[in-house]
Amino acid sequence: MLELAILGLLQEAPMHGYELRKELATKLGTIRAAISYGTLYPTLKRLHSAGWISEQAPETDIVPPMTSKRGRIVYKITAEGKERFADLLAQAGPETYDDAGFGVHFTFFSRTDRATRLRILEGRRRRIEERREGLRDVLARAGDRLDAYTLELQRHGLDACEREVRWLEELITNERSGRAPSVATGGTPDSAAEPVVEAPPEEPAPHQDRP
Amino acid sequence: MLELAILGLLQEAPMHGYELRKELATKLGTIRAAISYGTLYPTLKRLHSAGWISEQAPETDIVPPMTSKRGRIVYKITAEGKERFADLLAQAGPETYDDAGFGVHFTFFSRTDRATRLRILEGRRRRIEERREGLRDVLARAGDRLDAYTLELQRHGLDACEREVRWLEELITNERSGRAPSVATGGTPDSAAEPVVEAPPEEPAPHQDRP
DNA sequence: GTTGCGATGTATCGGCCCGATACATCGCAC
DNA sequence: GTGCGATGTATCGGGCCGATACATCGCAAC
Repeated sequence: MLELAILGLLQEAPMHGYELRKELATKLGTIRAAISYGTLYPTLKRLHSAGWISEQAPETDIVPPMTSKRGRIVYKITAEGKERFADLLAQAGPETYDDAGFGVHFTFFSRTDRATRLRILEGRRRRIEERREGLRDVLARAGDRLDAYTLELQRHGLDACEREVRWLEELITNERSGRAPSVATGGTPDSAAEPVVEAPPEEPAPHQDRP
Repeated sequence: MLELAILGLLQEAPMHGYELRKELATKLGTIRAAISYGTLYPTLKRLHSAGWISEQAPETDIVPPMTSKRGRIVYKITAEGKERFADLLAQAGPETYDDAGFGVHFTFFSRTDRATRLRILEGRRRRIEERREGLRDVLARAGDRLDAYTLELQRHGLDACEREVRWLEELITNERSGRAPSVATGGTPDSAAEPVVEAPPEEPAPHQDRP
């Protein structure tokens, strides 16, 4: 998952590790607070040795525009890396539907074709619906076996599931009708209107036969 | 985190691995769908070699009440394990406030003293508030730099944060006033009333000086 | 009657990711 | 001039996951 995220960010601009982490934090703030360096640097090495990205240790290659920084390593995506990114974006496995995977994929939806967007949205919905059904079952069948706190946790979880399903429904409807993600939030009264319209109709859903 | 969960469940009754996993799934269904065996069995071994639990491979020790099952290993908590459980329950580190850690702790709140409950609830609230502020900052400061999808994800995440903070507020209020977790959900119109009253006042918050 | 499938049950392996930790430099305030 | 916070790269042990393997039991289809 991190691999996809890194490739996606480096597609926008070359960066060094620290910068990458910050960018990752703001873009994926919903998913995870901040990526650990203990994850980031090994992953960068992996991507480098796989040939998806190139390292470049600069020694005053350009006269530093801001300040003369220390030996930072700037990572840049390669042509193979771009292919890899496109592959990862298009194919959706089970890990695409968990919290982290879905979040990363969603972040790059503006670079994803509509058929894939719909596939992922629906896969995620299915996943959440399953969790929701599981919680409903527990509440209905084993509810009296559980203590008040556990019960309250389940209720809160169920509520979150229902809310996310509704959110996904709206997004799916919007996708089908060729609109960009608006979603009349209702949660934050301000900044809710904004009649966002972009994303041209694109080809009308090429009927994905086999994921 | 799994350690705490396992110890907690085994405190209720001895179990074998498969059963433990199912119980874990229903109790922690909100947190994670199901624990992996690749995690469960190594953890059980670890707990065993640490002396917190005892393994017991039965060979028709009792004439099987249901059917003669195969060689299952029944795990049972030891006296040291109970101490360990109490320790883990009472002490709250940073990992207590992430999704998984909080969920597990919350599940055992009925076996946690009120001061600790409040401490954990407030720690969790603080954590979520920080995430919320981060999201607000991004939305306010870098909002125009992000595409419509990323923005929508942030908005949804912010909404979830605000909702959880409100939930926590209610729980904290209830704790302070000595009521059990009721929380007028509003999400599920049924099963919302139930004037749950239990949990006697307990000692009035012993003023935790150092976590 | 056997064949085969789904639930029960234990176990390992490679790999991702995390938190803790270490170490070095830069700019700035005190 | 000194220390402190932000910037920056890197490693290590360990928790947890998914995939995989293997074995038994009960039941139903054939």
